[in-house]
Amino acid sequence: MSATQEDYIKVLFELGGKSRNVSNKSVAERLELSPPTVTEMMNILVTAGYVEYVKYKGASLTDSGTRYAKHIIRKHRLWEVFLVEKLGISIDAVHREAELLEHVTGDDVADKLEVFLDYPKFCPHGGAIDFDEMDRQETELKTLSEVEVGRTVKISRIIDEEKLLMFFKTQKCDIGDILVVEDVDEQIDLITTYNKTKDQRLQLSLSISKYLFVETA
Amino acid sequence: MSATQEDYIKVLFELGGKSRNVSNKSVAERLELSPPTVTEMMNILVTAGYVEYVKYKGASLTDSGTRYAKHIIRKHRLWEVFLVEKLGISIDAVHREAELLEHVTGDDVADKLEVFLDYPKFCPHGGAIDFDEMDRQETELKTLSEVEVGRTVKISRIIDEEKLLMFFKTQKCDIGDILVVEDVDEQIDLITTYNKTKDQRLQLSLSISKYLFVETA
DNA sequence: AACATACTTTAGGTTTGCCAAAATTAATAT
DNA sequence: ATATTAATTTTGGCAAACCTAAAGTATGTT
Ligand SMILES: [Mn+2]
Ligand SMILES: [Mn+2]
Ligand SMILES: [Mn+2]
Ligand SMILES: [Mn+2]
Repeated sequence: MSATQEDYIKVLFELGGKSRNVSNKSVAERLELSPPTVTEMMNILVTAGYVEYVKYKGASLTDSGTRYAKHIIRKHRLWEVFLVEKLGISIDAVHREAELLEHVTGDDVADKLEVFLDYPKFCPHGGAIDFDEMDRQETELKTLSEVEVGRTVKISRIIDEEKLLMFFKTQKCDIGDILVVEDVDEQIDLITTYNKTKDQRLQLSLSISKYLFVETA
Repeated sequence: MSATQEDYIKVLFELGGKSRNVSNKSVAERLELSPPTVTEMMNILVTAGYVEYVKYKGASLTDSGTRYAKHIIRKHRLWEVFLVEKLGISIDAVHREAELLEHVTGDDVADKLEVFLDYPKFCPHGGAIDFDEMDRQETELKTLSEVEVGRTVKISRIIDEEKLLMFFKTQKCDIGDILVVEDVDEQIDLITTYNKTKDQRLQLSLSISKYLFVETA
């Protein structure tokens, strides 16, 4: 599989392709490609046995595809841990680097890297490295936007997209922080929370809060 | 520049393209490509400003091309040090991995990696990491095949090609070993040396000895 | 039931990096 | 000077990933 194809598989996984049917449009948006390009690639990935595709309905991952995606994601996250913890590169810069490293890392290197890093459980953005824990995160985590007013939650994971990471860097807000959801205003697209850990108010748009994964604290 | 193009530039450098004109055939052999493919790429690299090309005579690197090659080679060697020293991967396996990693390593990552590794001077095969030391090696090192009978030399560098590394692994023979050249027989393609460091006789074909770089001990 | 709209697919085309076969050139030997 | 040989270049073609424009489909609205 080419690096290109691995990125498609990964996006399918990240968009829930293990269970749902993922639309070509969403894949195209994520990878910044045109929809026809995605259609074409889906057919290739079907032939390769990683994807099931229903015309006009979208793609889902086969077991083989899901396993493959997890392997790449594991490598991605191991590199992120290395880059942050050993090289001291900032948390918002590592994603771009890992996005390339993940495709040129043999299984043996990944395994030895994991040992060297002393079996980290999560990447710097809170993503699980262990396969089972990946599954658990997918079922048990919800986005901050889905939390009812009044609930107290813990920030478990930030989707690592460049812009978001910059936002969370400027706002003082980290993985593990405890938030109380004080108000959700769909009209003005705003969610108001109180960050207990940092002892300060945190307001953010609902659209951004969709990329913040939390679990009941 | 694509990874492909970076590999061409690197091969030109390794084949002496800083000073000599390198033939398309030798590049084609090294990269396991057809000669027409190389001709084609040379024209592209001329346009990009990295190569000067004289039809039917071969390619040489411009200053810009030389600098570029050194940057890639530095990254390659830094990764090799990391893979051997930190992950414990064997010396004959790291080359293949570094061959890919070198193309996806930002300058910042390379710099931080160098700090993390505490400024190593050489890769596991004896290749210099510092630009000036690369130049020194190129001018001062000669191949074992060029040494006169009776001379005592130190193994400074092994060209990292898969097959050779395997050979030097089975023979007990490492960077830094002191060799005395006892006999050179061009007829039967054999060079006989005595490895002072390991206190044992070492015989190898002249063709292989062309890939062993030494300096007067 | 007909329409509008949003998404998907098809069709045709580009670029990069590769190839084999044939033609050309340079260098060497006679 | 001519012939042979080896390397190089030209030519024509292919596959992977991308694109735009146009045609087709599904779905919800009136
Ligand atoms: Mn990637
Ligand atoms: Mn991450
Ligand atoms: Mn390479
Ligand atoms: Mn090396």
